[in-house]
Amino acid sequence: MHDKQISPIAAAAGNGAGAGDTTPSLRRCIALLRSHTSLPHLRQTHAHALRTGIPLFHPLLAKHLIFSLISLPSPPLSYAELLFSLLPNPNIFTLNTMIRGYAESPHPFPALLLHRRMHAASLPPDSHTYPFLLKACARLLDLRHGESVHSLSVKNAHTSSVFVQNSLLHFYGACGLFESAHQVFEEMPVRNVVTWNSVINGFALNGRPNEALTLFQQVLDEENEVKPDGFTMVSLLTACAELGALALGRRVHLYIIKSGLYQNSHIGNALIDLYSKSGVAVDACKVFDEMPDRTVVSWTSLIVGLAVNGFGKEALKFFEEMEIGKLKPTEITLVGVLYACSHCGLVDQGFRYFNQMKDEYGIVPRIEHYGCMVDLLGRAGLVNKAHDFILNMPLEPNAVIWRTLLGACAMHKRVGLGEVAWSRLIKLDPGHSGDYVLLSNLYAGGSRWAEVQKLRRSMIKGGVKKTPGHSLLELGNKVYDFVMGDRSNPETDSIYEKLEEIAKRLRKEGYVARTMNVLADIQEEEKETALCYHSERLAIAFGLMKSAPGAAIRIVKNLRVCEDCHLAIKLISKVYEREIVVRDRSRFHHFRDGICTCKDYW
DNA sequence: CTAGGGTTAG
Repeated sequence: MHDKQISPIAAAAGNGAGAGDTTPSLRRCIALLRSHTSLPHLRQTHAHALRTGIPLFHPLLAKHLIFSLISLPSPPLSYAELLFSLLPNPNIFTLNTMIRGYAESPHPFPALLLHRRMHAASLPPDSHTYPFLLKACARLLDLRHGESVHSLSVKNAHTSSVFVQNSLLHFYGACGLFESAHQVFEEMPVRNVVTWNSVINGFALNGRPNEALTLFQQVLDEENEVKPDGFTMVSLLTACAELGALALGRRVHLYIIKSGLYQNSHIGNALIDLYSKSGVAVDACKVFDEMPDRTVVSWTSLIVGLAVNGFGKEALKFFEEMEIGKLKPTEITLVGVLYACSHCGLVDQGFRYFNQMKDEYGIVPRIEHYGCMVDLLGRAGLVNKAHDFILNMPLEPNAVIWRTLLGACAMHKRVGLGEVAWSRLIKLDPGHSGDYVLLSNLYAGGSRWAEVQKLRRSMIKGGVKKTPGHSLLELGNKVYDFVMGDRSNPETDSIYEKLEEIAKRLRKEGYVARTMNVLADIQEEEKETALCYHSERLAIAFGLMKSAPGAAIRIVKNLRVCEDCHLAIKLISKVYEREIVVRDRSRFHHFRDGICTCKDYW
């Protein structure tokens, strides 16, 4: 049987390839296959064929196997089920290997199908199966399936394996259930470094860096063999970056240097990201310069980091340097490059990069790249061109694309086109509160109050809730969270007094609140108050109260800064002689002496 | 055959 390698697909196509070398045993198998009408019989025949030396996917055999399979009363339709059916003796080893393959592949879903098939075939998983299954569940964020795997492992008494426990930790962390993760953690008798990393990462991913850092302290304190490694550091840095917790991040950086982990390129990349996301591009560059092994990710992180901080030109310079170094950019690098162009108004240059993506770098533009181009045109005020660009895209425009256009319309007060984008958005992503806010601002900018009211009513009717804005401020070792109207901070009264004082000083500078963007469900005189209490104002007031004179104030906000706050913060930076850095949903604003690095273009 | 890490348009 010295067959040339012929793909199973060719075999399934049934063109008779390889038919010339039929042997008696193969002919017998095929005859058997045709006479059987149940899965076990098919498997037996397949096993018999393999025993006589016929390859697993011999074209003729595969063709008849598949034919017999799809002729069964209830044919297995998914690829995983087909494979499962084809296995002559599906034992737990082969199955685990297959589940692992799927769990690590770009499409992990068949791993779960195989699990169902195992269950149906009464083949119980062993202690090796759960980590693979949980990995697939974590990657698919399939909470229900993961929980059922958990209870199954309990039922089968397989939870004593530290591998299973660590996988459970990772799964719960990835799905955002850090309470469940923590519970598993608490019940573990033996913990290794992976255990600690999984639970730390679980907190870090869920915006709880304080808990992550407390656990880190615990690992250091506990008199055991567990030593934090590179994975631990990346988790901690990611947590700090997420919240812009610069001081905490710097402490982790010190530990990294002390423990000799600084040569790890993953850590270097995480540090670049931390400093970029904390608004200190200089330090990001410094880390980059000192890195012994720079990968594409390092370059990409720096390019994106510089771009969001308003250093578009510098970002592009690094990209050119990367090209000279013959390092091949990834699609994410190009997102960064286009992003840099759009935030600096470099329309022509952006188009040059976009047009040569495929020929020059071998990267086929994805929807993200098209999104950047819509943003590039829209920001520059070429709103009609942006619309034409969308209509001529080879990809189906998604909600983000239309949202970008709506944002550009709101920025440039183009009601008609904004309504076109809106009509797509309510079909593609109904109930997205940010879209209501954008359209409302667009109407309000044109003083179309009747439409604003109408929109407001449909928002209430549809149960669409505005995402509450909140701002984070790091002071000392703590990250404070401010929400509009929230009075849970024990110093609320003095914060509001401070706001009064700020308002007085700003008015002396000639500041008049721009109330038009406030959703019009409140009275005119209340609008100004509402603006004053936007979460970033509370955070800034608190920062002014609590930090040393002249110290920079860093804020991270979950939404975009409104026009009014942007103006007010510019003035605050001048009047109080403070550098104020605000990380927005979309970029950085560095306020100093009454101006912002975004040049009012954001 | 078993577990964990970095960059992604608004």
